[in-house]
Amino acid sequence: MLPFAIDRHSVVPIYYQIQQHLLDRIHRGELKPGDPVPPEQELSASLGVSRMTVRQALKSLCSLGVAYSRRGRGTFISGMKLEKNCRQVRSFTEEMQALGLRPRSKVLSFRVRPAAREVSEALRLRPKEPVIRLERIRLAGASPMGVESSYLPQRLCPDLLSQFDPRGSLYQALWQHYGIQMLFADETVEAGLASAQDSQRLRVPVGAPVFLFTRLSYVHGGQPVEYVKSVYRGDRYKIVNRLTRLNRALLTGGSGLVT
Amino acid sequence: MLPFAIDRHSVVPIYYQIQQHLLDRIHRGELKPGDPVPPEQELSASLGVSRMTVRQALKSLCSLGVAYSRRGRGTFISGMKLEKNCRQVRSFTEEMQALGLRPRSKVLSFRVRPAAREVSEALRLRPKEPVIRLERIRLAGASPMGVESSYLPQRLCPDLLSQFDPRGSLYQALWQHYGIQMLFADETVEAGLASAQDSQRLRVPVGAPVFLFTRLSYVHGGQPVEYVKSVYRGDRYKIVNRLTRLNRALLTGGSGLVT
DNA sequence: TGAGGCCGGTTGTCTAGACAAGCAGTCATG
DNA sequence: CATGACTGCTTGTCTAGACAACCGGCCTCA
Repeated sequence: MLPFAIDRHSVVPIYYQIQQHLLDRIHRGELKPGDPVPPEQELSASLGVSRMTVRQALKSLCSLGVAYSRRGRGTFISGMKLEKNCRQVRSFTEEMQALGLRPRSKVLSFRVRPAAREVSEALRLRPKEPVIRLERIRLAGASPMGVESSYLPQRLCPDLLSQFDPRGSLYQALWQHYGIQMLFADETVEAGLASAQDSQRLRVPVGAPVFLFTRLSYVHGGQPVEYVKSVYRGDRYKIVNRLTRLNRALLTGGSGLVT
Repeated sequence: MLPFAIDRHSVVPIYYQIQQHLLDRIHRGELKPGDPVPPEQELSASLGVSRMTVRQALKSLCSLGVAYSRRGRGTFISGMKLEKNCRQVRSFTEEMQALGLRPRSKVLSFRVRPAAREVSEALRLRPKEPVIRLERIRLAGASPMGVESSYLPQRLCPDLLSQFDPRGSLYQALWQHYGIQMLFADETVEAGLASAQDSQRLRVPVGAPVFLFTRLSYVHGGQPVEYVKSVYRGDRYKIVNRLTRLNRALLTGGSGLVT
């Protein structure tokens, strides 16, 4: 074991330093799937911190899915790939950048309109309350990936039309100008066929397979703030999900009560 | 506030009793979305337990998504629906029963075969190691929903062919006979068009929209045990996801480009 | 009016212990 | 050889504190 030293004067919490150190060792291959993590007491003693602090680090690794612990036996590295965790709320921009591609947008329209019934119901607004609609073609490099229509209550971002350059990242602008950050989103996915309009915008044949997304994004506390409908090319887009069986497992960071 | 009493002699941990008590109050409507939970110190004092124990209860509520806390302000009930959590690993049987439909299966084949390359690589087996293949048409009532092919290493369930009636629930049989329980699964979804064979089996026109699923299920510790490829009707199936934004920028999963 | 400082309340982090419960051996006994 | 008790190690739960960081409102002062 390397003589890993805790920086007690850092602003970074100790448990977080420990967590990062263990993640590093996993990444470097020093800890392989199935390997036991050093026991809590040993870590506690060798690092000179309380056992509860070590536990907090290990617990966070467990809830990330990187490790799992078994009472009476120890804590072990799980064989899970880090790259494939639960899907996140990410903007198109973030998603493309993570893949090393250059995200671009072609703006079709950007204006204020009274909310259609579908939109006002989803966002829990009064009927016909003004919403900002941003309609964009999404491109990776030069090739079109999908068409997106976002709807935001004008009340929450009154001067977005003048503040925001619609070719940039909407999520980034919302965060910078209004402190709005999406915390989670509910998404519905359907399989469909490209319409005549889709086919023109996405440059695929009529009847080509497409994904139809409907997404409702929420901020802290469960208030919905963005409604998105989009059509993505089925030949260039793929959904990857991690499904979990027990929510209980997340609860206590390990094996909780087995009922 | 009700004089809620902790049972100190129960086998149920105290933090869990507190968590359940708060969940009850939310369910009964005493605590509504946006409401603050009593502060940790107050709970700690009124229940006569340590603050760390209260914190463990609140933390578990937060990781369930039921509540969220803000430093310096308090802990609040979030507006999230419990029923709509992340997608779960569920068998077709469980999924249909949850919707109040009668799941049925028509077995197309059930036999041992050497693993194809795609299968052996996914399940991390030796090339051509024997696997059990179960091919089924899935029906809800009388109408076909999809076609599924499951692959399991024979090593893990040697006498499954004789033990298991393939018209029943595979997951239930694996749990009862071998103690195998799927803990999580990685799923890939693509949009496609029905082939001639699909169209016959699913009773849809050739070229109708379909979902193509590829699923790899894991047990405790990350060992893969089941590989499934399936085709589902796009007109009768819909995917609902809850996406979350993770605070730490470690993970880079999600939907992505076909590479 | 506006800016800055202070203060009480809240969550976040951390300590140094304690006992219980589960697991895997070893060892003695039948 | 089989069985059960014992022992050492590990994680799970819990305590009674401590200080730090942060928030919002209030007050003072320019």
